[in-house]
Amino acid sequence: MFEEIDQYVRRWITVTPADLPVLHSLLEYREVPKKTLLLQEGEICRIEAFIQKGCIRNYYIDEHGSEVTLQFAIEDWWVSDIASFQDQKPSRMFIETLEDCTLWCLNPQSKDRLLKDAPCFERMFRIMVQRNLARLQERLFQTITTTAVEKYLDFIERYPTIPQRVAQHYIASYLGFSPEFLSKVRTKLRDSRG
Amino acid sequence: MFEEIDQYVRRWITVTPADLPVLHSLLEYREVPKKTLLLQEGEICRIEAFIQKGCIRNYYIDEHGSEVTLQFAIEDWWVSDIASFQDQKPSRMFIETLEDCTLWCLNPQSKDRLLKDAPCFERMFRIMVQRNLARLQERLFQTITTTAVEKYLDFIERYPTIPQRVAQHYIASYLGFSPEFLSKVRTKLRDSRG
DNA sequence: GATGGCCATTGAACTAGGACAAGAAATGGG
DNA sequence: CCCATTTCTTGTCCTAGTTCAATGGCCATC
Repeated sequence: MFEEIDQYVRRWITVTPADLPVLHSLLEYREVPKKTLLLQEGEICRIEAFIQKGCIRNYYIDEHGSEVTLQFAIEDWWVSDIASFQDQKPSRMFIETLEDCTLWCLNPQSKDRLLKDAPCFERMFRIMVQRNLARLQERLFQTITTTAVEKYLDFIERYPTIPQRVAQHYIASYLGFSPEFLSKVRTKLRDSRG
Repeated sequence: MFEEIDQYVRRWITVTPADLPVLHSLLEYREVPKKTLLLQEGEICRIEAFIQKGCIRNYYIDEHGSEVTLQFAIEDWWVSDIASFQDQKPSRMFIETLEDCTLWCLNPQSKDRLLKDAPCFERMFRIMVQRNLARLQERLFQTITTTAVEKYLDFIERYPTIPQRVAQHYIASYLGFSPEFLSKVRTKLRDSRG
């Protein structure tokens, strides 16, 4: 039941026997059907969730109504709008399940409790956020400097399982270009490779 | 001497009387002249520095030799390559002083010591990184969705003091376009406003 | 007061990617 | 199994931003 999340925890920090039960007692199990919004723009984020099964994306919508996918999250990832969650202020993001999901959820109260009762998790969350930040720094750099072809090739190399799980236009919105253009990029690659 | 950093700490966490002296004893004071590289690509980052005075940027260089500025940091900000620092692995970044600086520095050992002896700082660093992450998420979204004019206007509104302190082509490299184009954007704005 | 090196500006020609439109292919719910 | 809807493809035209090159301003230094 808790194998996946326990393994995740142990990957980042060393825990005493007392710590994991504290976590387990605070996690709330949820099953969520696909196409469900876990968070909408304007709402305050009350969820920080570990994905046991399924696929989720979070995205923004700009003033012209087009979407930018910030992240795809699958098994063994956490999803949240961390800024909205931490400060309990309105979010700019949407979080949507792309498949039926099973989640382990924290809310602001239970996360608070967790960090009080098992402070070692403070370190885990710090390291998680640091990795996230480092990844996003790289991605910003890549977004600015590379071409569409390079971005796409890097994406399928880095996240080889995602294209099989999500619709192509979501990938376009992650990469920052139009669905039509992604399609053209793909035919170009197909033609040049055979 | 420690006023600025103490105030910074108190903005994010509540400390006991014992905590700040621990921090003070571990910080190393450094004066660094302008145009100094604190970190170069390929090196392992050994510094996490609080800027007491001065201006610093960190940037990447892509395979064609052009620079992308990830961040300008001024008084009351921290600079580091957090991924390289945490894992002691080679960095992809450059960190360069743009003005003469006075810094309070941690290295991997002293930061470790700090987090052991005054664990409340674990929380401070987590919250710092979270804010950084949230800001970068916004920026990625903006980079993808907005025009050069919008990016520039947002920049000067958000960081009004930076344009007076750094050369214009650094700002272009932050915004993700060529120096020539930034110049054109500025004349366009100038003409349309008077 | 001259000189050299950076920096910003301007212009012209070019290109990556977008917007729009129309059709084809897949998917899924009844 | 069929129809409706979503998703993907292809083509044409268009624009935001790039690259390259030339010019001139602004220092710092001797």
